[in-house]
Amino acid sequence: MKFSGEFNVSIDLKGRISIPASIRDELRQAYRKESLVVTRYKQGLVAYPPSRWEEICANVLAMPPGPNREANLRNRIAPAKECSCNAQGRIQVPQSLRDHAGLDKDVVVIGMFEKIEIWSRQAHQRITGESEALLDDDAQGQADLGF
Amino acid sequence: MKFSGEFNVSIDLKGRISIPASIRDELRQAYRKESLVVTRYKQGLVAYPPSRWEEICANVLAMPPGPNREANLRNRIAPAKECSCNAQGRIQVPQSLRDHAGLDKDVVVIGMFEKIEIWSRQAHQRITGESEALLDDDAQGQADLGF
DNA sequence: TTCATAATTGACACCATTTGACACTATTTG
DNA sequence: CAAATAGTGTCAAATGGTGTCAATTATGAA
Repeated sequence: MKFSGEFNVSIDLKGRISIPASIRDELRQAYRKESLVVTRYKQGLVAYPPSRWEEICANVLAMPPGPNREANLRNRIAPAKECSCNAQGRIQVPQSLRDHAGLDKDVVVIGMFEKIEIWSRQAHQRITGESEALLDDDAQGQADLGF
Repeated sequence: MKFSGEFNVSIDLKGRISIPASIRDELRQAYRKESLVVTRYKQGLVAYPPSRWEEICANVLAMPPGPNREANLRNRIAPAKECSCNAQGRIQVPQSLRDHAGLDKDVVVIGMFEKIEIWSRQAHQRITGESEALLDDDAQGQADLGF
């Protein structure tokens, strides 16, 4: 099984994010480690199991020098931090990442198969709104998919 | 382990930049010296452990005479200054370098494996904004990397 | 539905790190 | 030389992070 589900969770007063039990179960069973590598992604954050992150890291480091490699290093690889779940199932995310995503109290955690996304409630509403508009404008595509 | 992480730090009223404890730990453990050679880099600054800087220096000095060697000497080697961390973990960066990077109060320090980048908050936002656009426009490339 | 159990959240004490401040010294400038 | 500016050392306050406990909320079984 892969990560799935959308969860409204909260951040405690020291910046720790609760990770839903179902996601922690998946981490433990499929990846043997209750920890996540968290990094920037658009106006929010993404998180990967550490073993998966290693692969991504290796792929980026193997890229030929150039602006694309630079961009991945600066925006994704460098800011990444491995965060372990504590006894309450919370992870401490670095302040610079919380600032980037505008996280303060109400947070949305989304299981997206191979990865996990983390958004502020506001940013989440904004992006789901935009995504919805995209789908509305493509009725044919939606029908083709079977929706 | 290599340098990593993105940190929002501040400059004191005499121009000293706080270096995050995790970066100082890495300097101490892997390089045996809590000091950094800082120099110009694009619209910001880069810093290397002194031992690493020696190697770079030697490489540049070994270049055949020509505009490229001149440029490296003028823009990178010459302005470089070794800065040691003081008791509070701050480094004093020369004024000419601070001016070059437009550093005044809010600064971003980024661990980038072998090197450390230092940007003003504004310059950093500009750079990451541009980089993010580059990544967004190449969804296929990002997917191929495993993101 | 009701109870038992698990999950999530809020809170606090403690420790580490970062920051602002100030006095003092050195260096530069007129 | 004297004044202004820049840099150094140090202290103490403020902020941020960790571990832990307990209250609250959600979930599932009888």
